[in-house]
Amino acid sequence: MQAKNINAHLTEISTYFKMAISVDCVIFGFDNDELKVLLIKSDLNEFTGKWSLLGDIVRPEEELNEAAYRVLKARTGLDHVYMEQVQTFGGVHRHPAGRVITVAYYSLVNIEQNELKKHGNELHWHTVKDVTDMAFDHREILQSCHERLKHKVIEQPVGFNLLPKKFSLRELQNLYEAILDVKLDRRNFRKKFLSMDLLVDLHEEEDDVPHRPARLYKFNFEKYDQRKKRYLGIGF
Amino acid sequence: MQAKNINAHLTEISTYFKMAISVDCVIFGFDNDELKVLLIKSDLNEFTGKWSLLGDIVRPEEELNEAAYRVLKARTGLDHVYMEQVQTFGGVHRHPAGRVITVAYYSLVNIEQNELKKHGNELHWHTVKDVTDMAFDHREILQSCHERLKHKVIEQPVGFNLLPKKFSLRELQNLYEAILDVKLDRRNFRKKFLSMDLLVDLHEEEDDVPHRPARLYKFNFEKYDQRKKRYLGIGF
DNA sequence: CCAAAAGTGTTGTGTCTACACCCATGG
DNA sequence: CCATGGGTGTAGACACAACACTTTTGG
Repeated sequence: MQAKNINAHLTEISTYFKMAISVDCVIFGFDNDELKVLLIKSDLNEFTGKWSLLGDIVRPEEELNEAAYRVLKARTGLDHVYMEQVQTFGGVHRHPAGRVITVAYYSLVNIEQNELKKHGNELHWHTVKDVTDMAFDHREILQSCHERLKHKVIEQPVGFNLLPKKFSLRELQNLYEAILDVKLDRRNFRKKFLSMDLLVDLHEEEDDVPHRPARLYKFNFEKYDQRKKRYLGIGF
Repeated sequence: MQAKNINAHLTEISTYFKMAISVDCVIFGFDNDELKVLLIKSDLNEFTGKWSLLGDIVRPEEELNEAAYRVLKARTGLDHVYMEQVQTFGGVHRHPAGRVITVAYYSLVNIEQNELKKHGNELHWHTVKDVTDMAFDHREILQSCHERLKHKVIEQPVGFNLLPKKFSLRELQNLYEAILDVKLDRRNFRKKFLSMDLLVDLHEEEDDVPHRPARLYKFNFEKYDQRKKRYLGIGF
């Protein structure tokens, strides 16, 4: 903005007091070989029975991502989680209470090490593929975040945030298949990841499985960070 | 947002009346083999002499992209231009007049067929690489949009919006080199684009050049749209 | 010994990179 | 005839896709 002095701005700003800003969090998890999203039952009358993303109004002295982290922490207790801003939705009538423009974030959490703070609210992990109708424009927001995640996950190693620290290659492949909604060739997948030389063989194995146990790995974030990013190519 | 009834929302919204939403447009052009951006001299006292993006407050009954198109049209007279939302910047003190959260868009225009509406304001095309200090957080916004454009241009044929309808392969290569800030091999570049079979040879040639004239092409958008998008690969 | 998933290589196909010379035009 | 950029092909390296059998464990 420019071409106005500050007083003109102040006048203009108070004219537009009917708007509010919110953040909405698409919290992704991975469980049972499926991509999940954490939703809550809406308790607006307009949307009774529908599921809603977790969100809140942005406070006056609060950064946008602070607001998103606050929402996330309030519901999951988690902090220091991977989070990325995706898109802002400003449909004039998207919120029945007035003009509420919302900034959408997605975050990636490990469901297993996660204690939900349910507060009596109905908070549930839903399989992303099965979510149909949602409150507000939240289905559009969810899809938009899922698309962004699909792109991100083939460009950077963010998917590991959805897995436990120790994981098998099978779990990793299932994760990619769930996010991208494709089937991948097992040998080629393993070859690709092992050849990147970023997985650390922990010399441990799965436990309590009714078949041959798989080796467990962890991702070497330090090594990845030190590498020069080569753009114009795919796969990290 | 959820877990509140509408009255609670209304109360909350009026509590936060000090916020305003703006849009800021990063208008890219291509001229003289350089990526350009359209900037205006800021006339806020805090930023005298600094350059600023084109932006404005979002009106109460206006969609975000409508606001962005309005700003664009007011300055360039152009409509029906490629435009994409990039990111929302909500730093608490990013605007001296108060809390102004801004949604950043970039758009791609053809400088040649473009008549600026200068209105006495100082409006100029700047070489992106040479822009240093700007008003507000506009340099960060510019960089963010440039990054997004870099990704976009290797995934989808948006770059053609910066060129005249008829262009030579050299111009196209210069465009990619300017946007990505890399040097590309001429023969490989030509091979790649010609093999996509999306450039239409117009059987015309450049004029008024002091050397052998190049063939002119146009991009076949119809053919591109009809093709199935194959993901997980680069280059359209 | 049976079921279930882990682990493992090769071959063909296509894509990317590197690289040097002749051609057409204007001046 | 000179300067300037236009136009062209090939060979090696690399990445990706397709594909089947043996191994290990628990029950």
